[in-house]
Amino acid sequence: MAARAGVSRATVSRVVNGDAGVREVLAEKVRKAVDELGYVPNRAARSLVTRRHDAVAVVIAEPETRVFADPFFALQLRGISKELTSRDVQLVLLLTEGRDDHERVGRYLSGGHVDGALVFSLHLDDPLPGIIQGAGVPTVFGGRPGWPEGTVTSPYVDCDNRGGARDAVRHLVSLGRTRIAHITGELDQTSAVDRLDGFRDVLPDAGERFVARGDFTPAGGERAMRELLDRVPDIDAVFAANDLTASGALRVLRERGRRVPEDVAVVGFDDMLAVAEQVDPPLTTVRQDIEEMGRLMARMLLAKGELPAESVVLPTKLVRRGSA
Amino acid sequence: MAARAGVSRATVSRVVNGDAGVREVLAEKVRKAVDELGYVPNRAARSLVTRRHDAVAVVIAEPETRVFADPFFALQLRGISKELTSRDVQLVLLLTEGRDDHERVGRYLSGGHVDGALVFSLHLDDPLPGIIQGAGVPTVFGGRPGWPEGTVTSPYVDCDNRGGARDAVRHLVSLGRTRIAHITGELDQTSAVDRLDGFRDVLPDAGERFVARGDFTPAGGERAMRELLDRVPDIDAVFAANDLTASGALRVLRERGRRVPEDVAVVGFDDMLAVAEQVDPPLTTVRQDIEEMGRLMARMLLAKGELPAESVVLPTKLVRRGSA
DNA sequence: TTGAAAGCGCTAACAA
DNA sequence: TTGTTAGCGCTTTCAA
Repeated sequence: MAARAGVSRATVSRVVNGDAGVREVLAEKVRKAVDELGYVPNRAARSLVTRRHDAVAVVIAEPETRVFADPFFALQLRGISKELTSRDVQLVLLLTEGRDDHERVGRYLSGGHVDGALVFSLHLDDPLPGIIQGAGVPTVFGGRPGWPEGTVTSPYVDCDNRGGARDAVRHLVSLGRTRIAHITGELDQTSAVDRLDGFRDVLPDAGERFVARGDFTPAGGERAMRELLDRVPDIDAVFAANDLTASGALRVLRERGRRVPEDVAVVGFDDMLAVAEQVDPPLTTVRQDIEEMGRLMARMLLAKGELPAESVVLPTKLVRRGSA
Repeated sequence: MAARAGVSRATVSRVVNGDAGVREVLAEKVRKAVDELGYVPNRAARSLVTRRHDAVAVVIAEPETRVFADPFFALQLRGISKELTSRDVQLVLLLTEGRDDHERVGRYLSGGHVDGALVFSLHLDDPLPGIIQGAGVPTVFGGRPGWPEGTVTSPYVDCDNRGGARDAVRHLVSLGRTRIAHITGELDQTSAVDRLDGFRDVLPDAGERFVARGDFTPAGGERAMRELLDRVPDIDAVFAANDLTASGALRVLRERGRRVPEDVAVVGFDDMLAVAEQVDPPLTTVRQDIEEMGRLMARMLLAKGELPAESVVLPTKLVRRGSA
């Protein structure tokens, strides 16, 4: 390679890495040789000396397959992938299967095989965040970890779940609705808790019977909607914890002969287009830019050290469609 | 490390890699030192000399987010992840976004950063398989690639889509059904084509009006079911290309007042438990062991060279529940 | 059975 | 601005 370009290996290295201080004539020669030989630097050799890996672990801690199947993850992963790709950083995927795996992941991260970790840990009692903190790897969490404020020092990226929920409920209020219910998400996840809190912020006096527990799935939405209709037959609005839940609720409302939005107005959360635009009527919902959250996580991780990384909470936006 | 155990680096290396020919006394000393020091071998240094990477790329070529969100992928990825983890091989995830990315992936794979690739390319006209063949990396495909027989030399792992479909339709026939329809999957994927072929194997005389095009989604299933009922009101059975499609079909059947299975029997495909067991009535469906397919892909890839790797088609099994 | 020594391909410090 | 050199941490001959 160096021979082909008629320069030293050091110069090749400088050109390949875009270091300044190489005469354009030489640089051009090197680039030509690179092209001709299809030269690709050996990551291992580079890593050995730079002590960087140009690799980031994405840890998805989820015993249940269902969650991985949530379009939510897919989108976030897309965002991460795009950002990493553009910086030529490898995405090493770590899926965990129950508690035993946590230790394994901890070991892996401590092992110094990656430059950092992007961690999705959905459940409030998950020990993984703690283990990862202990591993001493730069980490950014996806979604606010369910730990007491201050315990976790790594930053997270989340959307304003509580504020978004408030917007949704306020919108229903502004429509003149007075018997507004909420179908929660899986309440061992902070996003579900935060959305419930937002609901309560606006309607502190809503009774318990206006809140039904869901689990972020359409089936959960159906179940909860039935409960609500049984408990409060004259309900006139529902704020669902996410779009999938809302889609289930819509189905039950139709089945029970309630018109949407005339009889019951429905608002979702996420603005998952594949759901929100497909249901009938199209869903009024709270949009969060999921892919951007993924991107941002990657950017923060790779920028760490340069900037003291604070957690970021992205704004949401109410998107009006037919359902409310 | 070597100092701590009082042996040479060479001996440490032998113990860590499980090479034979080290006295147990020494081996024990080394293991003790490893534990105490929390020693983890440096992958880069190892890779530099062994010219292996202990890393495998998983390439998911899918412009649409939807497909990644399919539980199908999640399960297969789980299987892959388990197998790789147990062998201490890294899973490097490569997501592609449209055609431009294909070249990038090709370059990456040619670059010799991984020991092999597991590739999911869903669409018949996808250029990616060709590019990957050219990259000269050991590859195993997930699902039969939509290329003329013999063009692609890398093996694939798939389930017996055609045979499974035949079983499903034969089951409906054995139930005495005579007006059996099929809702297809996305027909630019081989799995959808094969299942349609299986349907036609058993019912070569079924007219075109008994076949409605779906796309593997519940919404597609609903649409197709409506079409079918409009075209053939006295239909008495439906074989849906997958469980999600079947769930959509069930919804429409209920909406139109058809009883399942009394009026219309329904069979799905996949045995996605989250769907098949949840719908009402529970779905009779064709089971494929998706996670095992993922496992097998990884195993084949890592065994290549040792065995001449032939493609593997796993058997399916009809699972009877309430819908047929 | 063990150790000494070479060297994998690269970058970074230093010298020219 | 460029080249020379040392060395990253491991495995793998080869010799003892």
